[in-house]
Amino acid sequence: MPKILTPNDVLQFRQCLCDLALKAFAEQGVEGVSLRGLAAAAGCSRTTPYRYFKNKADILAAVRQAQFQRMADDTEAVARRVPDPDERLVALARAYLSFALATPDAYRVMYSVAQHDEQRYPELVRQINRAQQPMMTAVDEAIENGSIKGDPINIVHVLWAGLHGVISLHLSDKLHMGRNIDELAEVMIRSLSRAVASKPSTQPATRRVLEA
Amino acid sequence: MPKILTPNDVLQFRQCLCDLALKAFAEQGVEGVSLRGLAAAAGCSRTTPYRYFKNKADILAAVRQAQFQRMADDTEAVARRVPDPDERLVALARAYLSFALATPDAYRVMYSVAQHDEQRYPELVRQINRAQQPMMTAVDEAIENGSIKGDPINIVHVLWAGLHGVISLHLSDKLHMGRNIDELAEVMIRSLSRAVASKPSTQPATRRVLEA
DNA sequence: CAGCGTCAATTGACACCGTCAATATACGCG
DNA sequence: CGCGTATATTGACGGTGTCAATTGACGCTG
Repeated sequence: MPKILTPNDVLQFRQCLCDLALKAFAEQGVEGVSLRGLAAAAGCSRTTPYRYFKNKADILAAVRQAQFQRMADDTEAVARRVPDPDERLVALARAYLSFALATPDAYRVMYSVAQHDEQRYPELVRQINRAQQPMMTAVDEAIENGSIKGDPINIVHVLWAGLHGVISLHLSDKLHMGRNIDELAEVMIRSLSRAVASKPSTQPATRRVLEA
Repeated sequence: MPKILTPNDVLQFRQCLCDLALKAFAEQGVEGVSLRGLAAAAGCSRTTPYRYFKNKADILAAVRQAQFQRMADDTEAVARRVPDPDERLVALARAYLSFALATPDAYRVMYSVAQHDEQRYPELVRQINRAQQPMMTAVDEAIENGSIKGDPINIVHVLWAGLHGVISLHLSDKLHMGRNIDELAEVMIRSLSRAVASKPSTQPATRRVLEA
């Protein structure tokens, strides 16, 4: 234990605690993540985490921020990779779904942990906004493109809500099991894409999917 | 305190505790509902609730069940009131939204309280199923009607997920404030209705709404 | 090199919490 | 009246978040 903590040490221990917290959350839910448990898992004493986080809510916020940051990195990478706005919109939607299905506990801690004073964590809200920025600009460009039409914020919200609804119900086992979540999400994506399209799509995709 | 509790007494006290629990949840979130607190609010001793509920999870399940039951009553009433399947579908969607906006804390306790062993409360799952049954039969009838086309379960899930997504994001303040949630939900409803329609709707509603 | 100051870590303590066992209480019935 | 039983209360245990007080270790200064 060096006397003075380098900023690197601080970040390292914070991230260690965040990782342990996410693991505990994944295994036992939000009730199962306790400061004392984290401290024990980290091999330190009970109150040592208080040097690195103000309180428990602070840790949860850090965990959620890290996951939103990871999602933002993902979506920005997709945005960089796909130049065409229309294709990019669908690619972003699929990436969103992939993120949730690949790391469901991350998605859960991001969206289903009630953090009433979320606004008091500016870095967290920054990452939240960053995560949805690529979709925002894709919609803007697609509107400029003339391929979709309407209020951009409304469109982003509807697309986002549609995806979130499918994922959220799926992750809380509200959809009758045995159902293919990918198919459902695909139906949602195509339905909403079609709804915001300014011209009828070249192929009658929606009807085909719904008949499947 | 009579020696023998009539079933009426039991139900009455159970409901009293459930009401207090919902109030505590509304005011302080799920962390703020404690058996000891409920007992104090009810004017009894700490362990008296254990005569009426097995444990804390049992109380939460009862609260959620009561709210799902209320929602089921609402949707069944709507279903009874609107005979035409197409109109009924839209009416059910609007009723779902109204329920969530009128009693947001009820909606929160129903959907955002993680109850991993939900299946172990058969009466709870019964009410959950009952709440979505009217939409299910409306879709079935609309398909028989020929007005919509596709796999009924897929359609119900997509409609439900779309509504849930809008409401869920709204209730957790993820949508940029100042936005009109009703308008957003209306966009979602029309977009999805249009997507599952077997024929183009008579009026170009979608485009008009999105331009607003 | 000694000692001091300061930062880091630990321990103690308090007020909660869920839950069970043991106890007390009050009522109906014989 | 008194007994039995259904009901309510109290006690107790382990756990939690959080703060205050204490201990510990290291770098700098004399």
